[in-house]
Amino acid sequence: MAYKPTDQELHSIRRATIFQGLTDAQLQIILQAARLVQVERHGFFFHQGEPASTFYVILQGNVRLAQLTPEGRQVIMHYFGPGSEIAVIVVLSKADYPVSAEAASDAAALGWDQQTVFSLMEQFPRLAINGLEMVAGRFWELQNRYRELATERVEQRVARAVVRLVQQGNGQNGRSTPPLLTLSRQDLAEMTGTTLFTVSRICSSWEQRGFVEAGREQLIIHQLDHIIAIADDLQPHAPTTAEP
Amino acid sequence: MAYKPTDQELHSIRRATIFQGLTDAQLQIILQAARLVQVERHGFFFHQGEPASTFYVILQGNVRLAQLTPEGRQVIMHYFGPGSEIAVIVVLSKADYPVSAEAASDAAALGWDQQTVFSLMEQFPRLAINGLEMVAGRFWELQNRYRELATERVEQRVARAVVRLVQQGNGQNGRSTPPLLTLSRQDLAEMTGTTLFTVSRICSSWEQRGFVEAGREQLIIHQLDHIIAIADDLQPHAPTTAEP
DNA sequence: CAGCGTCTTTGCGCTGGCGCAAAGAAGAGG
DNA sequence: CCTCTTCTTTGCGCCAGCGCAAAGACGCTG
Repeated sequence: MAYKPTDQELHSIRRATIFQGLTDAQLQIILQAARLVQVERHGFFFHQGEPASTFYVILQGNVRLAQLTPEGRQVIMHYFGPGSEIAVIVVLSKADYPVSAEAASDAAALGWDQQTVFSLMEQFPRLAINGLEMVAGRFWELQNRYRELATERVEQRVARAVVRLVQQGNGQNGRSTPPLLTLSRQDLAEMTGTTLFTVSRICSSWEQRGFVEAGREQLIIHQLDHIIAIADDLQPHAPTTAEP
Repeated sequence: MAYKPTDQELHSIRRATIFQGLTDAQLQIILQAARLVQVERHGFFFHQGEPASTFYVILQGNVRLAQLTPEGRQVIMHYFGPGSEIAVIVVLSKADYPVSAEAASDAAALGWDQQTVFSLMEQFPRLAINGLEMVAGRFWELQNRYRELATERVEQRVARAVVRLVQQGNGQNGRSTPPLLTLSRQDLAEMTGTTLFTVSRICSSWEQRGFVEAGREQLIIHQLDHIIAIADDLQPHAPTTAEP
């Protein structure tokens, strides 16, 4: 308990929607009640099906929220970075975690157990209000993604996923350096409901046109505006096979 | 205000998850605060983008919650019948309706505005608890549907949609008569992210094998167990084109 | 630096499902 | 009863994207 976050981490915490509108003093009290949880790459914060006991806010690293299909395929529901909240919804009810939370890189998070969350919410109603709004926001986003999956073609969905990741500030995102995402083609495929092959082809095509630079488990976005254009379908359709 | 529901309607209300665990007396008070809203076929309870002002519980008819894509395609997020709650999530925050609610048949519902909901929840905390659990439940279901859409093939998804509708008791579902759904192929297509043509072919195929009986804007399910088998992929894949 | 495991690329063939068009059915209304 | 509208079926052609296989590329470890 009572972990002292670094300045860098504090900055992440301040960005978290759940803590908006709280004074420094209030935030201090809340942080006192947290415990630090560290998970190394490929470790899990929790598994799908376990009773939801803890609410997390990420300090460092990326966390992949994924569901496993009965046939063993993975579907990534969310890909979160520092300052993101995990298990907001489920901790407010007495349900089980519907997904597994895997560290995509070495990760650290602050954790509050259900009991603590409830008592903090009583103490600081603003937390409860923020929580409800986050729930609505998450639901809204999932609905949009559902709609996209139902109606849009693969390239567009991949573009959307990339834009989302960049804009929510995943990966090193220095002011002057181009945004860099650290994830495998497989990850992107599982986020967009396609195969790693198709993602690979799309990335190659983008690279040939100079929009991105593709590397092993990373993607450097050089022309985000073009990717956004593809995401919004303002773009003539690109061939999946490379042109002569 | 103070609408007296019929016995039939009261039965629907009692089934609503949001009202579980309340005494008759408490329920009476809650019902007193409601107003009756009637909408005829193709009318709307509310439109996507309007500020979420009212929470509804359906008394009669079916209601289609749909999102419109920028290109004008519809995606049906939910298809609800009597006893279902609408806008649970959104009324707890101050967001806009993310979907439109259209009456698929002449429909009636009880409505409480946001203000009233909050004050009732204060009076009967059980309402708030039920509300939170419903939110978690809805989220859980949407996530599952998202996963299915990302991984399963069309026939399987259509089967799932049918099973879901039957089990949640949409459409006339007399004890001794086979379950009957009242929706168009187009509806089914928009619920499963496909086209009405493909749904039509699937229905024909099922009809030839005697699982269902297909009619204009209706579907009579004769062998639900077979449909369930398809939904759970325990079935050899069916050809979409009719066999010789 | 050689060997190994993991991740990525690319070619090739195939098919599930889309899209269109045209021709039925089934109600609704006059 | 006929007409009009809406919903459905079915044939046909086509293509986006899947699946596999084989060959790189990268990074780690001994």
